[in-house]
Amino acid sequence: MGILSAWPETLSSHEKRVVEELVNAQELVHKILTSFDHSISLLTRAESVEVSQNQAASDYDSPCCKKRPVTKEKRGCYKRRKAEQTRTVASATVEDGHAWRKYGQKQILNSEHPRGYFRCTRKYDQGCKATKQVQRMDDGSQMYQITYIGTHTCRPDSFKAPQIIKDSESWRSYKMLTFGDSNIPSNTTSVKQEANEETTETTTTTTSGLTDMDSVIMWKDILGADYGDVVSNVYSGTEITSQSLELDLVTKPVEFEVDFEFDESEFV
DNA sequence: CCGATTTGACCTAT
DNA sequence: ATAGGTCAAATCGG
Repeated sequence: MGILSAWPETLSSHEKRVVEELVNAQELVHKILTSFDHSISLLTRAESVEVSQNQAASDYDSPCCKKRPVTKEKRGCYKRRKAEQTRTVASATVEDGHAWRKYGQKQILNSEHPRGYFRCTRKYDQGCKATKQVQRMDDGSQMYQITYIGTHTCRPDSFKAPQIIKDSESWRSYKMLTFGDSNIPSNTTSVKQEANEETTETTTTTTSGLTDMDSVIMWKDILGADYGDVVSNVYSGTEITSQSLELDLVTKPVEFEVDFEFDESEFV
């Protein structure tokens, strides 16, 4: 791709090797992302069947309190849902790129941790019906069980990954899976973080729009323990290690990002 | 000042 | 009766 096509004659052999390794890394990432997308598209297909079935039997959109006047407005008025339009994920982070506003918290029977209730911040200005429930898991794993109810009808407008990555299922699921060690102490704090991401273009960004943190964490996590097998397979016969690769990439984030673009049409 | 969070009350489903 | 989902007043914080 870009790096190879612009191969300068003046590069030292060491520099050439660095570039080669970067290209190899790029191919690795491509494979990983492709694998992610295929897996997720399979899951999504199965899920969408369930959702449509649920929607058919759902009266979720009807006003709450069917035994009461439609004109609301009694406190706590709601209709308890079953499984319609819900999906539950276990995640190390509550971060998902959407802005949520907490509207309640409950202590749940036989659960160590309270459950937080969140609605989309666009509920009123865009009529977005998405809500989610977040509860720390009781297994001491620092993981959160997050139940998403309904789908976002608002348009997300501030997630600052570059468009080609931003729109990728791989990127979304990657964010979901890997930003876990931010050590979020409570859902109160985390909501605030989500709001910040939504309304401000906070942390320092590189030319591609990825944060520096994004670049570092991405490579560290992708090439780390979780993908150790992939790395060892792809790089068998070379001296490269995930750690050295990470260092190279951290010191040269821009070079990497310029060539990180890939044709998403291959993923359809 | 205004939007977000906290928290107890309120309400429904089971 | 009670567990759990939602509301909204009080409070917080930028």
